[in-house]
Amino acid sequence: MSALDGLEVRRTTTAQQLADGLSERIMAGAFGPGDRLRESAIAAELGVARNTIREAVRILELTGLVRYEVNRGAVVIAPTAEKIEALYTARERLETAALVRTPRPEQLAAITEAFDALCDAATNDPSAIVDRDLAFHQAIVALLDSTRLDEFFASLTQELRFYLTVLAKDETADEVIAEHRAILDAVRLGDRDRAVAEIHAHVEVSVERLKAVLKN
Amino acid sequence: MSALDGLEVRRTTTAQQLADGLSERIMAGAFGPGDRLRESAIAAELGVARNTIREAVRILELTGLVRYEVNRGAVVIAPTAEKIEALYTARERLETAALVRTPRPEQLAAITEAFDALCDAATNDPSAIVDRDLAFHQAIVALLDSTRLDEFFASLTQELRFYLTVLAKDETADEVIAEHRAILDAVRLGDRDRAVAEIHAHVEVSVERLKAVLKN
DNA sequence: TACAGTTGAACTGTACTACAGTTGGTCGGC
DNA sequence: GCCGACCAACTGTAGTACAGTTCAACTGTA
Repeated sequence: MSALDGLEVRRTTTAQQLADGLSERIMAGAFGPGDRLRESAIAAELGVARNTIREAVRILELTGLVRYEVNRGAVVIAPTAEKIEALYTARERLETAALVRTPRPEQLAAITEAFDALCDAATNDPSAIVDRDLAFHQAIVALLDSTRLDEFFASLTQELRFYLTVLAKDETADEVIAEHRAILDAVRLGDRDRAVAEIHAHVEVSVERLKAVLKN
Repeated sequence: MSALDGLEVRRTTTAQQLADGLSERIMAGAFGPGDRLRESAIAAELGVARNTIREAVRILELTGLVRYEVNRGAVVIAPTAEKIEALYTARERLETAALVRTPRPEQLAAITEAFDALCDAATNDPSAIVDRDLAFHQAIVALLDSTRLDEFFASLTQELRFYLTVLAKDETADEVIAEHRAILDAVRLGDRDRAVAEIHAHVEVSVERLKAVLKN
């Protein structure tokens, strides 16, 4: 702790801030899936130059929330059955790989804590359920002890979180809790096969639920 | 096969082409690790506007070859012991996860083929050894049946390939072949534990070799 | 000689303008 | 109702300008 803690001159660029802001707005639903991000409009509204917006959007592209189409500019990603399946498949492989490892005590504690937070949200703050849900799985992936995989999983998570919010999945909290408790229990008991099976089931159910919502 | 096959008007932007070109040049050693990509210089040399170069470099950032530093612009990534370890750890986790799965016949064939290509390169085209080496591992990761993980692994591979070329690792081809044959044999025999152990050893050795080179 | 402070050139970040080419819709003709 | 021409909006790219930052060379001082 230095005497200069907290004193930090802005160590970021306008484009970066714009990217963060746009990301928030998109996640909040200001732009729907498939929407185009019109440069001039955004630039005018936010009072910055168009090329700055372009940079911001390129930065956004890093996080996977938008992609570029030639002569159409930036487009917000849109969920499809294939994309959702691919997403969950990757998740399932990573979590499966994580669950066959023996957790260190603090890792087990982190997972347990994540689960408790999820339970808490279920009763006290339903809007946070999705976040806590994803955080629980992030804690599982952390068992792999790989920062690169943690980051990758986080990017999958970000994408998924977007899909979940736009699809307004309204799963009953009870189900969610039950599924996650089953995973947690298996992990705590050291029953790897069951943990893996539970994750598999959890993914399967989730994908089906989402695909059902997709079809409206 | 349509009569119009191959007829495709340029479905790409200048910035994209520049990104590809720059990527090639960097991989070829035109820019070393830690080098800054000076926008005006590149723009002048290639006869394009500076903002176009900026866009190209932002696209490059997607592939992980460069990263941006505030007020210093784009900088070519540089290997450090930590980064190399993180890279190989992620690789090891992914390949381990892949090797506990039961390969389908065509997957096994693909891995075998990759190995044969590696052997061929060892005698006929030493410059291709690194590529074939990485392709072999990509074939292993393909066992996971996840396009998202395939893509992620490919990005790790790209990064690693760069480090390998700049570090000019001159491993003897014999060693490489031997290590990979050990992995292949274990896979073919369905001996998962041994396959995983071989991958682990392979990664361990590789990291140590690279770290040794890093220290000059 | 070593070191701190100053200075200036080079470069990035951002804004603004301009224009050719593309896209997507609208409108009139059939 | 379908087709093609036309038009408005927008992207991709070029070019210019300038404030703020970085970095290395230079200068003065102990």
